[in-house]
Amino acid sequence: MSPARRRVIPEATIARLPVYHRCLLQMQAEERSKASSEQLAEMAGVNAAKVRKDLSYFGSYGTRGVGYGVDHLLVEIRRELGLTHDWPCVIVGAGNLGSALAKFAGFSDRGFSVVAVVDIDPARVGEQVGELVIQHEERLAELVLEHAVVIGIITTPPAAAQEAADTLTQAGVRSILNFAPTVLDLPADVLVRDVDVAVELQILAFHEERRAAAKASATAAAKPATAKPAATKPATGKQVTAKRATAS
Amino acid sequence: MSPARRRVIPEATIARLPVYHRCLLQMQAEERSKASSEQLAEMAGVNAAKVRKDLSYFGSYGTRGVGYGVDHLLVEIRRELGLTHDWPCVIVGAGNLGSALAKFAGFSDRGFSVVAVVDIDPARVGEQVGELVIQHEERLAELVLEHAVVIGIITTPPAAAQEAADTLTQAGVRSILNFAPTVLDLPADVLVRDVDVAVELQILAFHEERRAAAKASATAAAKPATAKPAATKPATGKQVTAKRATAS
DNA sequence: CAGCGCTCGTTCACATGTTCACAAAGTCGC
DNA sequence: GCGACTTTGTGAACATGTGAACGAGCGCTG
Repeated sequence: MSPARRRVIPEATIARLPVYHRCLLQMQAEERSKASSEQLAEMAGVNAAKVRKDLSYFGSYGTRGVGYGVDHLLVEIRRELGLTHDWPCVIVGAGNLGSALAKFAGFSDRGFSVVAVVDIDPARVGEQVGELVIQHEERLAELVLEHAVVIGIITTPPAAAQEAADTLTQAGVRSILNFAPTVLDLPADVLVRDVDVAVELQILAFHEERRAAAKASATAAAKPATAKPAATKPATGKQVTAKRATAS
Repeated sequence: MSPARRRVIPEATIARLPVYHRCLLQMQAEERSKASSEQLAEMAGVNAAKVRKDLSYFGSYGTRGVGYGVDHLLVEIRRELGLTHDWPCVIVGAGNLGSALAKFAGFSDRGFSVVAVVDIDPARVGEQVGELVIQHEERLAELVLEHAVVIGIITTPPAAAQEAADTLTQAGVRSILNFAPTVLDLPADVLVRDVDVAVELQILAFHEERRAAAKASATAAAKPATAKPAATKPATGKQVTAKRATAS
């Protein structure tokens, strides 16, 4: 209840907010007006207590005995996430990924609009990508200022990423989504989120590798009669419990 | 040193291994034979103690007073991550993102080879994407078995993702990289990693929103003479590099 | 309008992850 | 060889995040 408490919101909670938001949108589309923490939890693939705690950080408006009002909660979350206004973004690097993101319309409905795409290759300048025309990377700083860009999306090869990030930062951008497989070195007040597909694949590979090793050693150890078939714990982290196989 | 200890490796450590791997590759390219935890930490953007602890989970392959042998460490990490052999992947959904990933060669050098791309749209079947030809999604299960696919990459629209995941799972795939903005409901032994660009953008937006709010309230509170100009703490002082966050 | 059942919000114990600090263990110069 | 110096490996404090349990408040019903 203390207003001071609401100031500090855990990172983990923040990362879940967009998921709740998505679930609530779906509920709204299904014309459901109320949602219990239990229902929301199942849809979001998390624990119900976590949902309640997450929402309580914002002084949330649930009704005991009833649940949360879908519309109301949506408004609250949308405001917290700043989805009420527009977020101009710029994409640096018009390769496969950059182009795909530029064409993809899935963000615009949440207020993220790509206002420019730049590339360093002069041969690509002028090319049409979605509704935009590729511009030269020289103009990056200029474009940032012109469109009041807030979020920079880096999809260059790793070698070019740092320079792109520096240019963005100097032009005033403080939020960067980095797809390049490099660690960017930037001032402390710049928030970087890394998305690296290769890293994700390697994490999956690690677990596969472990699984194979566990199975192999289990088979090897299976010569005594008392083998432990289910003893190899899956070591899931955030994994959903497969409690319901709602195939129907 | 106890062998039992090495069994349990924290998720967070696993997620950093690929980053270390990447840094070591770069060091190797620069002909450096030794790396201290300090150097590795700086390059990877983390704490030196964390590097040492992470690496120690796999055994002590450093030399006190000297550091880690780059080549040796690379071999160890590569083995842990299972990068010594090939990981056949399949991409479900040949939209913008799916196509971009299929064309992108950045994974193949780490053992991840895309062996097939499928799409549900008959009009797209037969189309060339990179070195592959798009096949119909009907053949998905068949292709998984044929190529012994281990990792499934879902790049379909959200509505189609669950079905794709089910098909993959029934065909024996236990590792899924999901780009679709949906929570997949799968058996507990299937490991899913979600990559959602919209979520990442919303997280950035949240922090931007907070920043703006902090600045606004600081300005509002500046009407008394004793305004605190540097009181809006973006991050605590000694932090030099940008605040870093990797996707889940 | 009182009791009852439902569900939120909060508290507490536990698990996971990070950072510090330092002894152990090695190298290098002499 | 020996002592000084460097850097690892790890135990222990600290911070963050999770999950279970439960009291408090709300609506429904008789």
